[in-house]
Amino acid sequence: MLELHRRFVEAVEQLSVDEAVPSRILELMGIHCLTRHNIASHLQKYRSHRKHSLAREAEAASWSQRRQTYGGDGGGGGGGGGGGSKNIMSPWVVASPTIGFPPMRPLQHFRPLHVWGHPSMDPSLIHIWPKHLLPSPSPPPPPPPAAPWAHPTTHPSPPRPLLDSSFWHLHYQRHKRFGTPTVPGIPPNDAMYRLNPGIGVPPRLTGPHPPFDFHPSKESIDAAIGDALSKPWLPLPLGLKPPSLDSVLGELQLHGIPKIPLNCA
DNA sequence: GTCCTTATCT
DNA sequence: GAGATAAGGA
Repeated sequence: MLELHRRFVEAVEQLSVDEAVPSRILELMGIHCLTRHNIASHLQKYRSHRKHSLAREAEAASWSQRRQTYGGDGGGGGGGGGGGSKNIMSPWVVASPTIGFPPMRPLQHFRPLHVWGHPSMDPSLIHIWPKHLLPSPSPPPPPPPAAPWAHPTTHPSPPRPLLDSSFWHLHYQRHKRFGTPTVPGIPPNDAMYRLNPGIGVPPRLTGPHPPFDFHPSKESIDAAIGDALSKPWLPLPLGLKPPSLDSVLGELQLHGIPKIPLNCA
């Protein structure tokens, strides 16, 4: 069924999302056991997902812009070492930590309609895909990289499986002590993930607030962003709570790795 | 009558 | 949340 969804997405992308209609999709998919109604229904859900996904990206971009307009002092004081020294700062600066909101650059990587940069669509992207997400049978998943802003001066944690909950838990415990800043208008525990650019979304550097380093140096921000854009990122929770497996899968699903079953009757 | 989209139901 | 179905419009 995952294969069916992949073919569905390929067909939609081929037609362009706006011109994709059930009959044409069905034609391109070449699956005879599906009806036009099946496709129409799936298309409806697909568009709905996409709409929500785009809305979220827009919101992230808007936050980034707002930060640049009102909060962009660029620096702050303290080194990125996660030192935890909480300076007295204006409420706005505290509420919108610089490091959570990169410059507009990541949006250049936003390719919402490209079928998620999947190697099956674009073999040139194969190198940035995690091996376990490649279409062909593959070795076990690589370890998730550490967040550069979490440990700007240190190096990635020991290899852990992507969906190993103990990894998330460790991550959570390690950064818990930094407290729970709040941002007006954004749910406090809105988990943030950094997604693989190969999945077709910008690296998710945006979000409410990293829990661990509120005042990184400009250099550490640039380094973090550069790092993020150059690596095959796996979903990485930066929220205060480790996400459930379901929420990670849900996030992946939003970006083209479906949980949506598409079955032949 | 056919096809698509949207809303609603299961 | 996802698939099926009904309703309305082009």
